Amino acid sequence: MATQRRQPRSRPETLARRRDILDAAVEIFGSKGFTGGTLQEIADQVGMTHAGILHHFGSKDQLLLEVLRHRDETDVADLEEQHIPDGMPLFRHLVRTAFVNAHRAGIVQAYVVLSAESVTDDHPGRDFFQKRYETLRAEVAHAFAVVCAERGVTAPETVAAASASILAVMDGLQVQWLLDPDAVDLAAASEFAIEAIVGAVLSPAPSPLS
Amino acid sequence: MATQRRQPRSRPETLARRRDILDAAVEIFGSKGFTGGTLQEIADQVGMTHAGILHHFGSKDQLLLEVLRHRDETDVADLEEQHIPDGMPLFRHLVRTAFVNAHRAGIVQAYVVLSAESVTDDHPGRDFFQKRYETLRAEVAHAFAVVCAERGVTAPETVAAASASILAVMDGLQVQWLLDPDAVDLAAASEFAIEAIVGAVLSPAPSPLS
DNA sequence: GTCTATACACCGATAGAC
DNA sequence: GTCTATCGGTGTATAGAC
Repeated sequence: MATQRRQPRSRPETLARRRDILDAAVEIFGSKGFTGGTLQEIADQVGMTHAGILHHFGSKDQLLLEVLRHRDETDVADLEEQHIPDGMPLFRHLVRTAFVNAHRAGIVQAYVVLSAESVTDDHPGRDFFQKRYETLRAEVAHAFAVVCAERGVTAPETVAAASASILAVMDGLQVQWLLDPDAVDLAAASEFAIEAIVGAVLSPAPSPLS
Repeated sequence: MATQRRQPRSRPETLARRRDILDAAVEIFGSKGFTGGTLQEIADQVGMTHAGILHHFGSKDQLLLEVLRHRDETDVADLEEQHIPDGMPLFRHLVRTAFVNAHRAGIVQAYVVLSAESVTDDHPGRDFFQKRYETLRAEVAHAFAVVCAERGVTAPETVAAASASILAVMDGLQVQWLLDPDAVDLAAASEFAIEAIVGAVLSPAPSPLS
């Protein structure tokens, strides 16, 4: 269901060309957004005309969808194909991801710009990001369930809020970090927030706000 | 320094017209983004031609800057002009804001789209958002300092990370909520995360990840 | 202060040569 | 598979009438 058509792609040389285009598109869409980036800019970067891009991908919308799918495959390859961490290792993996991201501003920016842009009306990437977050929330929630089971406690009803919050804080910190890298320590802040949220689920404290 | 020119604005009728345009621009930029939204759409909504908009604001970039400034004044009026909450009341105010936002999807979407779009190259709103986050982080950090002083403890070095994280989790939850309002409870999750982070600063627990 | 008209540039997409 | 040429549409901004 995830990979519908794969073999009808012909020559291996063509596949390499497509990958070049996808890499260029990530860079352009990341620095200008999907609406702001143009096929002309992507074509220039890969040494083609914009007509060549359309020959390979049909339309600008379709190119975006393949960019998002490509990023997911490449980025999650070491996670999906090896094996998905679960339980406490998943939270450690998320922290490690934040540390890695602190050295990949380009990739982070593409993700931040495109995910936020996707909430606009009729954005071609909307469905992708909605499903992506749904999947990620479920994975984090499952990790919480595993950890709670290990400790012999039933998972509290705060798991749903905590799962969304962990993804949210990682995304939100990326925005602040991209705007002002010197003012925000992406890795340290992500680690602190994730530990705080995980801790709040495992040992609920009385609300400090009341 | 914040309000450079204010009196050279002539008739009161003109000022009302400008406000109409600003309101329309918030809606269009919110639903289509700054790059995607057009002066034509804004003009249609307010019953003018796009030339009329440019007469009032000079350029599209300038219009965006005045939209952001206008939103800040309107939204923070009840907070800035009355008095800025500090200490624990500030955190309660942030939670209350999340509850209010859950009924203002349009405003939230404009903020989410424009803030993320502002990290793109040469975006006219970049400086605004960079300074905005800088100010907000300082206000939250000050509230932490006040609360710590009230309890007779010196503010820990986790305050910087916690301040950025609180703003980040609120922003990130808005994205997930806009993409899938039924799957994410914006108010409840924001409250949970803020309490978790505040709690982690006030009573540091050993890292659950180690 | 708002309009019409227009200048000027650019975009995405298609058609057809090579 | 890539190019040139082009179409149709749209964008911001300016000039000048009213």
